[in-house]
Amino acid sequence: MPELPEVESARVGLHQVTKNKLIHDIEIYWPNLIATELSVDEWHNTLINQTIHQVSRRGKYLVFELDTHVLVSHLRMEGKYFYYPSEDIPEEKAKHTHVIFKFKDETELHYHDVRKFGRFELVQYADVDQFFQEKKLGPEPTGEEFDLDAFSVALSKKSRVIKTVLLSQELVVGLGNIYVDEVLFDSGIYPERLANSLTESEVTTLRENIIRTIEQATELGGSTIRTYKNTLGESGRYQNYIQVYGKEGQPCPNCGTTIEKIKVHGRGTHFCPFCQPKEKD
DNA sequence: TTTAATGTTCATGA
DNA sequence: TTCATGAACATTAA
Repeated sequence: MPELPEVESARVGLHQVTKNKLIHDIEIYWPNLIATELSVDEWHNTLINQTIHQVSRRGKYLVFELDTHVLVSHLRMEGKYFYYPSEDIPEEKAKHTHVIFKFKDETELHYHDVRKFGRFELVQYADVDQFFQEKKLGPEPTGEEFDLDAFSVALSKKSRVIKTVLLSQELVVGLGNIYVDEVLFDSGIYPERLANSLTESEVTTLRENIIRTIEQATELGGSTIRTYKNTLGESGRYQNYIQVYGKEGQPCPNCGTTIEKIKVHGRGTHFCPFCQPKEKD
């Protein structure tokens, strides 16, 4: 379920439901999800008897703040969490539930991931900043943190196509394949334009559209496309506002031209050939 | 049977 | 160094 609005929606639910919970036990059914220098046993033993004080987020990474460490969870393509009160725990775990957190109050948090691409890491508090620096994460897509001049300068140094740059999380975090197509459409920018070819006014518009789109989608609980549901089993509502993603063959909402689909950076890419011209005149 | 899917990371070669 | 491409991870569904 993974772009920033969906991760943020998950975070809110997780925070509500796991705050102040003491981890009593963890069942791990697919150890490859645990990406750490620690052995899976050490990872497990470190977490036991720690309390979740807060669930925060950096980019698309969920951060469970424990006593001595933070548990970092990335959902990648299909990861999701389901919370069960003690009276409502399923008799048999779902087929794709790969990690179960059992809390002292007998409630449970199940990590579910059809493709098993998600990852858990464990970081000491002192190393958290360095951990995220190594991931090369850009600023959060908010008006306060996402600086226009810095964005503009960084783009001018990139000779890669703009969609690839935005997906890299290096200049700004949070965009994935859906929202990047939406934001480029809103900005009238062809996805294969080189980043350093954007004009000042295009960069300004692009930044504003990134901030606005992520904010609106977050307020609506993200988008439910394919399978996404948040921790409380709720669907997002932003999919009703999507303009080009998955709309190939349909008319552009602005001009009626047929939306096309191409491949960029190995990802399906949707755009309007009229509103997002390859060459500017 | 083949392909593509809301992501990240690594290897290879230009 | 930078960038493009492809692969890997793994499963499902069209």
